[in-house]
Amino acid sequence: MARKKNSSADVTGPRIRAAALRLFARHGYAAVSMRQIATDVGVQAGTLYLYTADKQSLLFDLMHKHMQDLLAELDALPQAHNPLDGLEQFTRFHIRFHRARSDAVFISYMELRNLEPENFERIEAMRRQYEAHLGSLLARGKAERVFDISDTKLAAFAVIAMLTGVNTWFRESGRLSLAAVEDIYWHMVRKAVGA
Amino acid sequence: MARKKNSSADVTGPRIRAAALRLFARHGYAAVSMRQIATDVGVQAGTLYLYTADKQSLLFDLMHKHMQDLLAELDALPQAHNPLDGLEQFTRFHIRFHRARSDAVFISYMELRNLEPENFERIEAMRRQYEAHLGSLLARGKAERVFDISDTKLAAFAVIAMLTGVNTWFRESGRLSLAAVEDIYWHMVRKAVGA
DNA sequence: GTCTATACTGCGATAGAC
DNA sequence: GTCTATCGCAGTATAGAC
Repeated sequence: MARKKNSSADVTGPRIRAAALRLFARHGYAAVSMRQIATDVGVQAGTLYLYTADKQSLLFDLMHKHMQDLLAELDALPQAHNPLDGLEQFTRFHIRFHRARSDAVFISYMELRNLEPENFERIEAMRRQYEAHLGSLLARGKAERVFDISDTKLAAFAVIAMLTGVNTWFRESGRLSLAAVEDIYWHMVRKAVGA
Repeated sequence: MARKKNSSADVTGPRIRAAALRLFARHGYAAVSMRQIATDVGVQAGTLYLYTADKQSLLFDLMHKHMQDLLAELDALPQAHNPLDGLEQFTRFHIRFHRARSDAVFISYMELRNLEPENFERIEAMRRQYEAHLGSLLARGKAERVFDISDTKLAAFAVIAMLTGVNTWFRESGRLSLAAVEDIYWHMVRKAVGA
């Protein structure tokens, strides 16, 4: 008989990470206890330690996977034919990606200070890599005189901060669709870099 | 004899708030214990409760004073003659004010979720007031056709997010002075709103 | 006004039964 | 693979001496 397989072993790990992600985002890493995570998943506290070395590893793994996904999806974008198309693609990608993973984004920005130094450095390096991608895009456009930018690094910071800010106010039920928001922000970004 | 007055009673309260501000900003509200704050000030833990009802009040008082100062200094700015001047004034004010109080800014953005609902609502109302000030400035410029903005609210969010972002990377010892950063950001803001 | 001492609760993590 | 039970410690807050 095809008795339903007890596959809890295969899914408990992901369920733990999903619960931790949501709880860390909602209440903050320091405010969430291992017991709360366990209760949310439906196991006892001790069981968590079969899937993670300790609480710190749980946080680091969530942030590391988020940054890996971000860089992988950025790399997977089709090659743009010119800096202006590339910037539009980046703008829309950033808004969509960050919106779809608001919990992970929130954690990755807010809980940096709760990472041990070595873990912090690894995450920061990945973030710098993301910023550098936009930076080189802007530099190329500046060299080709399609962008009017005085400082490439600052322009990259400004664009990223502006786009990430969408997550602080956007609601699915709000006045504007995400597609409409993308359009409006793209026009602001485009003008900001003088294109 | 003019023996030095033991004025500890007058300064202990402010010293507690200063220590809490720095520690909350550095490690997060949930991660900081009352014992740590007391140690930092140089008193015993019990003494803190002579100056604050509880830990939550300490956090709320810090955030509330920050927002009060922000709105008061915004109100104290000289009247601008036109929307463009007003926007430049706002841009430079926002960067300077936020830079000078990076700890309070950090707390006021990051620890909102640790406020009890009633306290949260009071702080949020003050933030909306600040955003509304910029919003009406942008709306005036749009009506006078000196700004090219498709959505006033989104433009206000975008400008504030962009400017607040300076705090995440600016260092006194860095490549650029704060005055230079102000100039660069003002040019980006100006272009972004189509002025 | 500050101290010492402590009540009470909850924490992260581990040991060993099943 | 998950449970129960527990260790050792730290948390907020309070009581009462000085």
